[in-house]
Amino acid sequence: MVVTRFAPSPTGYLHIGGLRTALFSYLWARRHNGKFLLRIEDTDKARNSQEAAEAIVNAFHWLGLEHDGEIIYQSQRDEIYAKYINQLLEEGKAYRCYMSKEELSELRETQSANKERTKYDGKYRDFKGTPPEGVKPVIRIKAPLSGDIIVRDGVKGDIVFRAEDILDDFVIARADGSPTYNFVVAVDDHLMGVTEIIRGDDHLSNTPKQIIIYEALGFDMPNFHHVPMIHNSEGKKLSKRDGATDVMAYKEMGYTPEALLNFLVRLGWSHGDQEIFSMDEMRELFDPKNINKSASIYNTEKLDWLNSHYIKNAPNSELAKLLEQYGLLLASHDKKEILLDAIKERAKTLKEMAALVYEVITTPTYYEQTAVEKALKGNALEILNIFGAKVSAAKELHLPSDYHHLMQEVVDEMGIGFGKIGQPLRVALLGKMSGPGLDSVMAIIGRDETMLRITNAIAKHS
RNA sequence: GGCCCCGUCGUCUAGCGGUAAGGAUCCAUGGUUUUCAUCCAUGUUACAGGAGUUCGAUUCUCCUCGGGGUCACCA
Repeated sequence: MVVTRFAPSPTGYLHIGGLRTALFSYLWARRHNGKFLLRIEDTDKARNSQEAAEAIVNAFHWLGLEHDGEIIYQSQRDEIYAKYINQLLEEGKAYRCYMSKEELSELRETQSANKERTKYDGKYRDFKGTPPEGVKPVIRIKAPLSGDIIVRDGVKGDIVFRAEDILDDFVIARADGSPTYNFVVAVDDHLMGVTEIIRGDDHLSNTPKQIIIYEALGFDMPNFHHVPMIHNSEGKKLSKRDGATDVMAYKEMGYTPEALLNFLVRLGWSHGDQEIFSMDEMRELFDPKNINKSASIYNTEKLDWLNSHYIKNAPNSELAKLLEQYGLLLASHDKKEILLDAIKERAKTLKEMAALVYEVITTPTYYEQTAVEKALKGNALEILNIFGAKVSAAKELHLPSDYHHLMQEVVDEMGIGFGKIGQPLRVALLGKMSGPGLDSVMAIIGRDETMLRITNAIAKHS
């Protein structure tokens, strides 16, 4: 059974980097019919954990990701951690250290003055005497003083750390008794049955410490996969200052879950030359062994392309539903098929799409100056008049082709090019020089509204 | 600074000793379109540098340079 987990600390929302590792973990679990668990790492700041969990679950829900089982909150597991701390104490694998904070920082100052690595000197490692008065002890683990710790990483390969380079007897429980991060991570991952740890490679240097804890407690080692960071355009770790890092902001900007997930799965991972992945394909094909070793820069050009791709290929019924968040209730619109077909190919985001819909269905009150100057000159108003007469006289007007025939008639009868009628008509109908096909626009708004817009334009520009 | 990771077009990436170094995006040009967008063509741009190993290195090794991460009684 493959068990993965996503273990964010409660920052209040789900960000892009977290989402990517969550996605990888989710996909790998689903591929193996395993479990994808969620744990909130709130040992220190319990205050926002509930909201944070909700924000994450909300974002998961929007994206169609589901975690399995109950959410684990580290803040509620003190007794469990205490039990394992005591076990290590009893087995002599951990000990109480009475070094005061002052003494410790003095030690570090001397060490760095001597250009030595700053580390705890093991003063209380084998202490047998009477503890000093007035110092509440921390608990330190007896870490190996020499030898190698090898992290077998599924992405980076075997990484060798020398104990004397990186280790000391690090603290596993603070003076107030609360356990520290590396300790609870190891304990929880084991207790939750996690077999594959997929996380950012900023955790790589924590891994040896966690391995020490696994070994001290006699736990089976999971498989590690450290995925490279996502960098901003400056090449630094992506952070909140880099704009839209809140996943839900992408919903507001009009991105679809498919596009965002597809974008993220291809950031640092690949399957040959394939660019488009449905959710099913991702679940079928994702494998952490194909994760890139190097960091990737966050650049949303491709996200825009993917988003327009998914919009273009979405069924209209689904688009109508998605546009509801912008206050557009298209479900009952009798011309919604023509409308959505006409605009889905010209929008990068749902938000843009909504704006385009408004542009079509709203009677223009404003005409762009340059458009008026370019298109409503010469006999343009006369042409509009002739076309308007045909519209109002026509028997059946429903389809775009019905309107197209009328335009064709004017063109033929007057011996003019299509542009001679198209441009003025476009300005009359939309107030600007660009937009969807005119025959579609007229079919969508219908005969009366078409007439209204034509007469408005003529009246205003005569 | 110590330790660790990384280094192919601007960006995302394919490559796994022999390739004209491929795809995607972006950008540019042309075509289609009454317009814009879409779409379709075409084009510009990359193996950080230097030593080895080898008949042959983008691929293996070492060094240099560059970038990043991490060094808490934070997570």
